[in-house]
Formats: sequence, C-alpha cells, structure tokens
Amino acid sequence: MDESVYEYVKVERKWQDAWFDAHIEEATKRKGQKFFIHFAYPGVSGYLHVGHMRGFSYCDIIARYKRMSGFDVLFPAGFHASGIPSVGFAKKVQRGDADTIRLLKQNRCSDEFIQRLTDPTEVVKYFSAVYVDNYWKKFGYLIDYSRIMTTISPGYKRFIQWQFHQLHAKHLLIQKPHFAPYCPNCGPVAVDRSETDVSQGGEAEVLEFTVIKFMLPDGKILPAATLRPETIFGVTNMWVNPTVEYSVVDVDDEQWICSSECIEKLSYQFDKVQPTLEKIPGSSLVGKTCRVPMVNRDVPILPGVFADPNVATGIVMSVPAHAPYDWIALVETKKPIAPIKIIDVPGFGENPAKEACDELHVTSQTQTDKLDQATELVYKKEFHTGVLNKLCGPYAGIRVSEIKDTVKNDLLGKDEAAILREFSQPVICRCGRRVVIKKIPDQWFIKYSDPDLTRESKEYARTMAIYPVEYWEELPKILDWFGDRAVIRKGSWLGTEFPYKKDWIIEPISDSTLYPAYYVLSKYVNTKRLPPEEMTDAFFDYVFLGRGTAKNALWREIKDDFDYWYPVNINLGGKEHKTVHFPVYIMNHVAIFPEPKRPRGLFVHWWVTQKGKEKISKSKGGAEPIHEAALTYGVDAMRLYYAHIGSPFVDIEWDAETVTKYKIRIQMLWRLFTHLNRTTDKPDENLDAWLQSTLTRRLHKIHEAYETFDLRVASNETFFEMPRDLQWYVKRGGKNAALVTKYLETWVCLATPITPHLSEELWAFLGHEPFVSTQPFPREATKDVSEYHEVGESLLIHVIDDLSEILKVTNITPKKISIYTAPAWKQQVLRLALDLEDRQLLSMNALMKEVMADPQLKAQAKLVSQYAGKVAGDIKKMTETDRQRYHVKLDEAGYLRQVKAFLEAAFSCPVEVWSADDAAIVDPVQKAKNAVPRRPALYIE
RNA sequence: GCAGGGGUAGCCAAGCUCGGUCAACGGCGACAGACUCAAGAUCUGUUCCUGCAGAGGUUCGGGGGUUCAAAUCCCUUCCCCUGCACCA
Repeated sequence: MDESVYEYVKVERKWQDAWFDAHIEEATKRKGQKFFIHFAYPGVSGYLHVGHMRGFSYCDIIARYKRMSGFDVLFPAGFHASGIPSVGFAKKVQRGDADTIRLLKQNRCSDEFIQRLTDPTEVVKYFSAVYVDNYWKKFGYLIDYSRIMTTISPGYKRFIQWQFHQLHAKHLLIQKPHFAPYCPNCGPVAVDRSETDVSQGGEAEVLEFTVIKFMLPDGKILPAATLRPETIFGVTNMWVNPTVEYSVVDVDDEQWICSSECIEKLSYQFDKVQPTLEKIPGSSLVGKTCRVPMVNRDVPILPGVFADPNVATGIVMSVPAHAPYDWIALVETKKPIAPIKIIDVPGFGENPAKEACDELHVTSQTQTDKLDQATELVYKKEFHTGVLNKLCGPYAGIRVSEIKDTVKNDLLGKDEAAILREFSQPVICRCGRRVVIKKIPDQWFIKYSDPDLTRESKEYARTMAIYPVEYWEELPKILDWFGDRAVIRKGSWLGTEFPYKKDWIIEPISDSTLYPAYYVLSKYVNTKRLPPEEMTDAFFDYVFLGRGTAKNALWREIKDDFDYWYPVNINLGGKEHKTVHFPVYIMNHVAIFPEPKRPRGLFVHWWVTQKGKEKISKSKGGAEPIHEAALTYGVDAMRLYYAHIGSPFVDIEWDAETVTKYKIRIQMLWRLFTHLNRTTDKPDENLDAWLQSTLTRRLHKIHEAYETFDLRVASNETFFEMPRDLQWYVKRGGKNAALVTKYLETWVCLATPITPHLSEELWAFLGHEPFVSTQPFPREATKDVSEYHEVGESLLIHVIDDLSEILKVTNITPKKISIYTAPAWKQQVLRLALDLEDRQLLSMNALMKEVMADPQLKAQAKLVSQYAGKVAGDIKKMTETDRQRYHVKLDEAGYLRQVKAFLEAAFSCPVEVWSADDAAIVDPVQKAKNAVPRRPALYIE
C-alpha cells in the first residue's frame, strides 16, 4: 500500500473481516463487570439513510469504549417487524408503486426478486439482511450478530404472550370503548403522515365535538356540534343551512335532525342508530324555536349558509359574542338579536367576535380565510385569559381553560349532550372510500393510567441515568400524561396474537417494551438449542423472575446469562421515542420486573435533517444511500462526523461538503502519523515533559467525556487537540522517538471507539498485533503532570503571541528581538499576594504590610507599592487554575533562553533574553521596567 | 390545546448547570503566504471595528434588572422548531 494514500475502502473491509472472523463482537462473560447497551431497534420499512447511522454509531462508539474499559459488553440488535411498515412496503410493491420499484432496482433487485417482496415476511427477511450486511457490518459495529432477532419469530411471540399474561395477572389489562379510524371496505386503517393506508388526509387530527341537544317543541332534537361547549350560556339562536335537506334519525331512543352526511358517522359511533325516511328541508326549520339545555331558554332558528352538512351534524349553535362566524351571519340576517357576552377577556370589550371581525375587516360569511383567522384569535385569547362571567350560573368566575371539560361533562351527565369524533380534514382510504371513526365497544388497553404504576415508574425514572438531563426532567411529566393505550387491532398487520381475544393482534408499540430481555434468549434460539416449544410461561417465569424450578440445565444456563447481563445499562434512541417508546419501555419493566432488573439509563439523540431542517424521510428513500456514502466518505469519516459535528442533543443538517472535510481529516491524520520522525531519539527534558503532561491532561478530559457519553468533547480532544499538541511538539523540535511512539500508541487506542478502522491500520503500522479494538483504554497517571513545563510552554506561547501582535500592528520586519523577564522582586510581591489571597486576607493594606517587612523590598518602596496595587487587582480577577499556575516558580529567563533557537527560527532574527535583574542588561529604550511575571517586556528593532 | 427544545460572529456549531480563564472551543468558508509548472491537497498566518508596541472599543434575538463583573442569573418581549398515542 502506498503510505501517503489512505485507502479506506480496503482498510475498512480488511479489518471488518478480521474482527468478525475472530468474533470479537460476541458478548462473553469474562471480566466480571458488564455493560448492556442497545438501540431502539429499527422498524423494517425500507432502506435506511445516513441519518439513521447517527444513533447506531453513537451506540457502537459507547460500546467500544466500554469494551476497552474493562467491561464485558453486550451490544445486540434486532428488528421491529411488527405492525404496518413491512405490510405497507409489500402493498406498495404489489400495486407497482413506481418510486418503490425504482428504489429496489437501484439496489440491484431483480424483477423476480421484487415479486417476492409482495409478501411482508419476505420484506422483513430482505431488509434484515440489508441492515446487517450493508449497514451495520459495513460501519464496523461490534454488534453481537449471533443474537439478531425479529419480533415476528415464534419464540418472540411466546415471549410477548408471556408478557401479556403478566400484565393481565397484575390487572393492567382493561377493556373499554375506543374510537379508531376505520374504512368500511378495508377495516382498520392507520392515519399517519407516511400515508401507508390512506391516499389523502394523513395529517388529519381527530376532533372531539360536543353535540348539544337542543329540543324542538315537537320533541325532536336539533343536535348542534361545537368544540366550545362552555359557550352554551351565550347562545342566541341556531343556524341551519336553508339549502340543505336534513334527515331525521333515531339515535338511542331520541329523534335527531341532522345532515344526511352525518348519519353514517353516527352509525359508527353510537350504539342504536336507525335512519328514518323523514326529510326536513333546512328552510322549513327556519323560524321555529328550540330550547337551550342547561339555561332553559328558547331561541330562534335562523338561516346560515355557512353551516356545512359535511362538518359534524350540520347543525350549528350561534354564539355571536364569541364566534366571528356567528356574528357575521347574524349581521347579514339583519335580525334584531343582541349578542350575549359570557366571557370576560382582557383586551376585548363588549363583543370580542365583532371586534375581531372589525379588526380583520370581515364583512361576509363567505370570507372564510379571514373568519378562520378571527376565530383563532378570539379562541386563543379567551381560552388562556378568559373568565366566565355572571351569566354562567355555577361556573361564573372560572377560567375558560379550567371549566371547558366540566361544562362538557355536566352536559353529558345529564344526557343533554353526546360526543361525536371527526377528522379535521377528509381522510380517504387507498381503496377510495372515505375513512370514518368507529367505536370499538370492548377494546383492550394497557392501563398506563394506573396510579400505582405511574407513581412507581416516576420514582424509578428519577434514579435512572438519562441523557440529556432535560429529558430526565421531562420524563415524569410524560409518565403522568401517558394514558391508557389500546393494545390490539384487527387487520393486516404483523405481530403477536393477543391471548385474550382471538384473531386480534397486539399492536407494535406494546410488543417492544421488554424486548432487550429477549436478546439473552435469541442466542440460544439462533443456534437451535432453544426451540420455541420450550418457551413456556414456566420457562419465562423461571428465567426472568426466578419463579419455579429449572426443567433442565439449559434453563439454568440461560437464567445465569440473564442474571449476568440484565438490566440494560443504556437504551439509545432518537427523539421521536421520547413520548411513546421510552415511557412504555420503563412502565412495562416497572410493572413486570423487580427493581434490580429495570433499565439503568436512556440516551436520546436528535436527528440528521436535510438542508432546511426537513426530516430525512425513510419512506422517500433518504437523501444519501448508506453504502454509497460509505464509499464516498469512508466509514471512519462518517463516524467522526456524527460524533463531532455537534451535540447529540441537537438536530444536525446533513451536508456533503462538511462530511468531505472529515474525510480529509482522516487522510491527514493518516499521513501525519505515518510520516512522523521516529528514528532520531533525542530527548529534550522540558519539551518532553510538556508533551507528557499535556497528554495526561487530555487523557483525563477524554476519559471524563466518555464517562458522561460526551462524544463531542471526546472526539474534539482526540481528533483535533491532540494532533495539534503533537504538531507543536514537532515544530518546537521535539525528537524523542520513544516518546513519540508512545504518544502515537496512546492516540491510536483513544481514537479506536470512533475511528476503529484507521486505528487498527495504525496499530498494525506501529508493529502491533491485532486488535487495538480489544486493547485497554488508556488512563492517565497523575505523576506525569508537570505544571512547571506547562507553564513554561504557555509563557513561550504568550511571548510569541505578543511578538506577533506587535509585528502586526507596527508592520516592521524584526532585525533583533530583546526579551526582558520580570525582576525577582516582582515575583516575590506577586507570591506574597497570592499567599494572602489563598488565606482570603488579600487587601492593599495587608499586602503592603507584608512587603515592607522585607528590608530588600522596602528599599525600593515606591516601585513596589505601585506594582503591589496593580497585582492585588489582577489577582482578584484570576481563576483558581490561574492562581495555581502563578504559584509555580518558573525561571522565566532560563526557560526562554533554552528556546532561543526556536524563537530565532520562527521570527528569522537574533533573539536576546534578559532578566531585568541581570547586571549586564542591554535595554536601550528602557523596556525592562514594564516586565511583570509571565509577561516579559519585549523590544523589537 | 398539552408537553418540550432553540435563537451565539459570513455559515455550521461549542459554551449557559458552577457569572470572571470569552472577542467567545472546533470546523467550514474567505484572505494572505509557503510548497508546486499549474491546479488540488497540505502547511503557516489573518479573518467584529479601530490601532505603526503587545492596546482600546462594540458584540452572543430585542428590552429591562441583579452584580465590582453576564452569552452565562432574574424579569419581560419577539421569532423559529419538535413530539402528542393505535405511526414506529
């Protein structure tokens, strides 16, 4: 190999093959202390992109660090194959989705093979192999590949069923009604942004309308749908659309009048819905009156064309004081009806709706954009700062934000209202049918609202190591907020059968909460030593909970493994997991496992986004395919990029140019380290001690950074600061081959977690046997710190800085440089002052007293007192480390004389070093008097 | 709506927990120099403003406050972003 070119593709390949041949990635129980880390396993929904590699890379870096730090490391991985993604992918292949087919072909899939991918389990199989072979192994991750598993294997399903038996036994499975998106043709559908099931409306939210029952004189109900039930006290009239023909429908023994579009919605959400043949034109309702529940007042029915039959019931109650639509409609009808103001809001007067309309110059019902704007304006203000006024009976004086649900619940309790759920925008199924919301009367839930479970989970989360700390603070609030979760569904999804209801499948969030425990088993499953049939509840009870007895030696062996590896030390996942996966991960562990087996830590990382903060989308194929990126930049460059580009807790923008710079740096490091002069063995006491000391400080900082998983600091010190130290050493003329070699060996070890391939290659270059990946991580030895030499070098750097600045400002070419270090008496005064400060006694008086006690200092009292005044002020501003460094008794002139040759070379002119105390001093322009400790006076000719 | 994150020099991005070492890590870009036939790469230096002696001035979204001292603490205001459940 040409030594000046670092052929990363070959190098990466070579070492990956070597690692996996030697199986250094497999978890073994040898060192007596263990570290269990895993990432939130990925769903199987297509090719991944460079963004996903960020979290995976963090995980491998941490795992490698721990492995080198004396831990047995278990770093397994698996696939979350449950749920909709692989089914969605298979469906796309089936319907010949052009993007999907093109993507597969780009990845060298044959037509024949593509056909196979119409089967979801084939999709899982295919992508599992892609992730392992093309992504994880190509990035050098030391994942224990002998434990790979998926959530749709027979063994895993038994594991999940055991989990649900446990939850059931603990009374954490409950049944109650639930409302879910449903296509009358296709059954349950997922409404989400990826739009796997739906062709339109993936962004839709479910709105919860309160349907308030207004009674007509003939006993029929006019059901007005509203999102603001508390405004019932301000109703002045009703709106029906005069151009619409309404229908009469029997609902739970009542007769409702609503738009015909509404009937279907009602039929999916209410138990007894029976359409009748009776139709009522809107126009014939106009002029009648109906009774407002709760306030028992009769109000007229008026025509309002804005009442949309597609929205909720098609009937609208009118609150002209607080709803801009109602206000404008009322103005247009020219009826002499006075708005009733029921909410007091600072910033608004007698009619907030009118004022908002005036402000936005709304004059007609048809100006829907402006009306929506006005509505939002009024609503937000009223919700946050509004208070119900005296017209609201028992609710008077209470803030809108607090009373909203109370009014609704009171209406519901008196059977004067009902709830109707509806999408905020039309949702269309892939089959073309409009998706509705359907009531499932006896849905099963995991009772995450359980007060004991919530409390215990919160208490436990407090004890966990959670990165970043902001999430540690946020988590208890999320656990409080986290409600019951519907856990089963029926439809074309992959997953485990729910044990208490035939043909229903456990949904994918709920089947991936205890899964790291399964990594202990998967090794035995994959080698066929543990057949699924053997995984009975008794088996799981024994292995995980220590209940019952072992049926055979294998059970004991597996239990030993479990007791060794569990609990998880770090579960690492993207920020999308903050509000769903991590909470249920904790809560299920708390519910089922005793405290010693609950996860010890979480690590949340943010995303890699595309330019403009747009999330890189998995479904769209991703910006930069992984295997191409690996070839273009090199894996080590990408790993370094992820670790160094920013804190793990901010989104980073993928930028090809930036990644290229990291590639160049890897090349540069290779060249730098392979071309170092390691043949001349010429020690230099000062310089060598300085390098050793600096190295020691770096080691300390790097170790600390890794211990808190601060990969940015660790990588910055290793890949930027350390090479710079070494370059300074070389530039200063350092030639101690033994020391340089030792430095290099240390560096290679330090770099290994982040750039393992480069490290292995350098390790071999240095003549060592493989693998550096299994070497111990270097630790500092405090005896190697030499403050004296650090201070000496910093003095030198300071002098160079000052000289440069003078040259820059004066723009002269130096013919000769004179350096004058401070006289001994200044050093003495400074030290006296520092001593006083250490005893917290420093003041001008105290200092002068001390100083005058010395006859030699007293002899030049005037100069001394001038300097002392300045020193006292300076010391007050110093930091602790500054003060410590000033304590070091450095022979400044002596030190600088030793580096004379270096300075002369750097400034290309003769250099003289004088101490202000020198009898023979040459000081033509009287500079020496300005010298102070650590700040020699300078004169350039 | 609920919960959370963020605004730092041309750009990306540290620092903010524990106020002083901060004109503010590091990187990129730009400029100059070295090397080279040249380009690229690499190396050196400069890169807020002013300054012919190592200095001074003005900065960390806006405004106000605490302090000898604030990017860092407090108050207030404007703007941006993210998650929210049957999607993983």
